Amino acid sequence: MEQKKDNTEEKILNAAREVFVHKGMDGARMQEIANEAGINKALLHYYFRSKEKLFDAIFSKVIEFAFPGFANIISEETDFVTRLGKFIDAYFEMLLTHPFLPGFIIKELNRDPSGLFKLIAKYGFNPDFVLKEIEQAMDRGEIKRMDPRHLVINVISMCVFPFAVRPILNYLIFKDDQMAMSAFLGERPEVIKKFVIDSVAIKQ
Amino acid sequence: MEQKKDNTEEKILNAAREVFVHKGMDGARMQEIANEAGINKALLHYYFRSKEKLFDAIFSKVIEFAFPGFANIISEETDFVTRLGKFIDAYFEMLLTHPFLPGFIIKELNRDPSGLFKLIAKYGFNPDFVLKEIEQAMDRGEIKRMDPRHLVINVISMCVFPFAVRPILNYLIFKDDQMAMSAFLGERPEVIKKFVIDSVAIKQ
DNA sequence: GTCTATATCATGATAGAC
DNA sequence: GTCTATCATGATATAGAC
Repeated sequence: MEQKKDNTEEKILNAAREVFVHKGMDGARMQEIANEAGINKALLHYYFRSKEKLFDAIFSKVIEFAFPGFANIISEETDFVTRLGKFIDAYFEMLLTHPFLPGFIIKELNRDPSGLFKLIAKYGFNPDFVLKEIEQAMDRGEIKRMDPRHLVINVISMCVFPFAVRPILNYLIFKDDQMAMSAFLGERPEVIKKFVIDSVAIKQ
Repeated sequence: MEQKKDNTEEKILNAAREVFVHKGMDGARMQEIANEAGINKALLHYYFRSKEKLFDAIFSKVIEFAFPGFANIISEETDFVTRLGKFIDAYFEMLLTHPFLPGFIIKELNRDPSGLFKLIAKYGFNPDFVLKEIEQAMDRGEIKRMDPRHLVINVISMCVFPFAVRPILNYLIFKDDQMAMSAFLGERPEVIKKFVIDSVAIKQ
């Protein structure tokens, strides 16, 4: 029974994640989640009392996954450029295996940001130490001086944005050639690293 | 009567744009649009036969507005860096006056991209000439050689992404200080220009 | 053109048998 | 725990009076 329950709950969570990530809270239907999980609607409400509770369960898992411990890379004891490169690589690995997360998070963020705020508060995530690390690298003369907030946002933007507008890129640039787009996205980590480093490097 | 009709249709379109942009197709309610326009639901259906038709009318106007003639800036007869700067300035002016468009477009793009594809086809928009212009600038030695597709996406990403994740920035970095965030976004055009130029400039 | 009233339908949620 | 059947609500859409 325990076994059965865990199994069903897992099936529901997987199905719900699939549907919610692609359709969003507003667009998702409990019927579709039930179908995807191979059960009926009533059982959904038995495990999770309401659509909102089910959504919250999924959303927190997704956020936990997408706002990850990459931050610890920033704290490593190497030069800043090395840490930046490792961060971009790690972030891209996540994005390439979960390309729909950016669109989903942006959608829900603009619908109702309160859920995300609660999670940020709960996990105590704070970007200040990242900004501190960047400033220290500037103090040490490893990179050019600039507002570290802009630097962080520039890097995250170049990593995440292409995934958020994937369908446009697919249509407008790659004419529905999935292989071409995958190859393009796969080479972006190196491109971004070079682009950023060329910009912030101290010229000799 | 003509006057009356135009006036009402305009009120509907304004109300619908407001509601659709903030809530999206799935989240918007015809009742809310009617309230916002100061009329009743039945009149909405008199002017636009269905919610979908009303949405399409709004969506095409928004796309027409957000995928604008900035492209002609790229064709001007000046050096590439100047044109790039003018493009970023023009694009940011649009974004600052319509900060919710990126979130809206990303949401609808991931819900159903077919509408956007039809519009792109209808207006015959094609990014190839932009890529050509960039390649010519590289041939002339104005900027470093790199894949022009990556360069375009880098620039657009850094411009648009912060608006798409506005609520996070607001909460995580600016602690709900709207003035601070506005000031930050206002200085981004210059920051991005410098960031890009420092990266692609030919070193002497 | 604009309104009130209503039809129609889809969806989230519950009741109750097994 | 899982199912079938059903409720209750809210949404789009239409009918028809003015």
